[in-house]
Amino acid sequence: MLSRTEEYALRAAVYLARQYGDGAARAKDIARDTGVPANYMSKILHQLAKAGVVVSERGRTGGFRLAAPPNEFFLATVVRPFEPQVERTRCLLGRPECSDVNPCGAHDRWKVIKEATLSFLDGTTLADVIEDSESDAS
Amino acid sequence: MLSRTEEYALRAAVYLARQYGDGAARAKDIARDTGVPANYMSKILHQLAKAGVVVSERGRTGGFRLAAPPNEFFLATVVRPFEPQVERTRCLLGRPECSDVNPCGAHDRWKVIKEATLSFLDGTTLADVIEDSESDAS
DNA sequence: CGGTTACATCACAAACATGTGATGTTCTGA
DNA sequence: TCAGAACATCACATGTTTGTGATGTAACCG
Repeated sequence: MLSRTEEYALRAAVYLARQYGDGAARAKDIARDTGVPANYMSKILHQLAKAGVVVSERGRTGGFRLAAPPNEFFLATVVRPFEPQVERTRCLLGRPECSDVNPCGAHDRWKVIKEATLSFLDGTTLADVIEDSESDAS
Repeated sequence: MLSRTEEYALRAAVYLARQYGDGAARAKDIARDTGVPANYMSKILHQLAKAGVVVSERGRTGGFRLAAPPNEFFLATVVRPFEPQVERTRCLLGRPECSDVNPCGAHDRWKVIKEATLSFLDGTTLADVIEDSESDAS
């Protein structure tokens, strides 16, 4: 459902959300702890920095930190920079036009899934995700 | 959400469901009418034949036809032969274990989407899709 | 029976996603 | 100030998906 790269970005963001306020984390450590190839994670973190989700600091005490508190970032914000360019609005059955007023035979059923996905990404913050997992670990 | 190839398979199956009982359709025509490259569609149809969704007939009057009435095929059956091998059960946050009893922070919210998708694919037949679109065109 | 029409199959190419390795650049702190 | 540690960047390798072209093979029909 999400590409590998999108997943990796999410893992990194959740990782940084978990240790928000605890200083910067090194790319190498994030990569190790999330099970992502180190150099690949570097590139992902760099893109997240360009997108304003994280900030990077160079030098001996450098690393990455979340650019704002976890409750200010929706998952959509984290994932969007890595989405492929294909239009999410393409008709499943290949019709040139397919909308609520002029739907293909699968439109309504398919729409349920698209909307569930959007509501997950646009309605969930990093804080939601780490709270859930922490209430869980207690 | 679905790969391109899975979509193409669905388009072909829906196309053949629409003209079920009207004889075989040629691969070239299916490709043209669904907007899929002809040779690529050929391979997809061949795999659908191997999966038992369609039957092929060679020779001058040959082509493809659905192997049974449209109401006997769920979309899952059409799409499954083309699904990538990646495990659908992988944890979104990369945890080694992630289940209902030991969930990651995103598990429950993510599960909603996975189940909506499964219920769409496993609960919708080709007949459902073409009926919808025909009641619509009337 | 032979040619045409269709599917079947093989070989390959382009595009993209994913991953690896090496090198440059900036900052910190002794 | 300078060496080391960290991010930044470049170049490239690999694998998969998607797409193209050519050729083989079976069936129909005149």
